[in-house]
Amino acid sequence: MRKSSVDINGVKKGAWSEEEDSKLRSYVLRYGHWNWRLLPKFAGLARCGKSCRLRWVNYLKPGLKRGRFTQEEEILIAKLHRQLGNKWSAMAAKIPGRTDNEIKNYCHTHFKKHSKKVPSPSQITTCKNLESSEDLQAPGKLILESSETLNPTAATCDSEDSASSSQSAGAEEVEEEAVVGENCERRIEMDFNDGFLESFWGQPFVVDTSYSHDHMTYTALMEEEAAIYPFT
DNA sequence: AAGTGTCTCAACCGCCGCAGC
DNA sequence: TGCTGCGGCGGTTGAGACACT
Repeated sequence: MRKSSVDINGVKKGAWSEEEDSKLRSYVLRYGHWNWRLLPKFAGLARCGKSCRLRWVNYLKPGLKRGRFTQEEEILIAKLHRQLGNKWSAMAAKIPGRTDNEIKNYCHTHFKKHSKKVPSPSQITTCKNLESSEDLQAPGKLILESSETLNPTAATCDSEDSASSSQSAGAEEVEEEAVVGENCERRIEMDFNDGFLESFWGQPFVVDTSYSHDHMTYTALMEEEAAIYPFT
């Protein structure tokens, strides 16, 4: 949270007070946000329009959820990120009650957390797609193989407890198995590693056109996820 | 108990696209 | 057709909370 301050134009910045929240909320609920630039003047706020808009969209708007993301939401975010890239607002539109800012923060947090495991370029490995037929024949196992041509961030698929030793791979092919745990958290971790971070780094990314955004509602997305992640 | 590192959340900044003129 | 103002978006940063040593 930033400390409140007033700039040379008398525009207040930083953390919002209860009184300011109250003023903004009551004004927008009553009159709507017909013009964000003029709104603060009419609402009696010493803020810039952008600040008011951001406060409303990210905090005061009715229907917003607070607190941590649920497992379902985390899975959905991972999936949407693979499809949409860093289009936080588009992602937020498909997750009821969540703002682009929240999703962005969440993704950045996970990116930072996972990026610590990125090996040197000579140690690049990648994850084979879990949905491949081979993997389907061996459920619960994640095969890692070396490749110098692939995105290094994909190597974060080696989870902290099992596959870090795969980083010693040189030119010759190395295969290792990382046992995938049964718990949800681990699966979510896998989901982030297997594609999420890859797309995070690889902007611009290729959108999966086999997927129809227009008709994909939150429910439908979750149903689709349930087929892939039947653990819920 | 104190110091340090990490996480989380909220807010700001700058850029871009679009509509109106 | 170019200019301007506005809203919206994504990236970044600041600071408190929390965990760890």
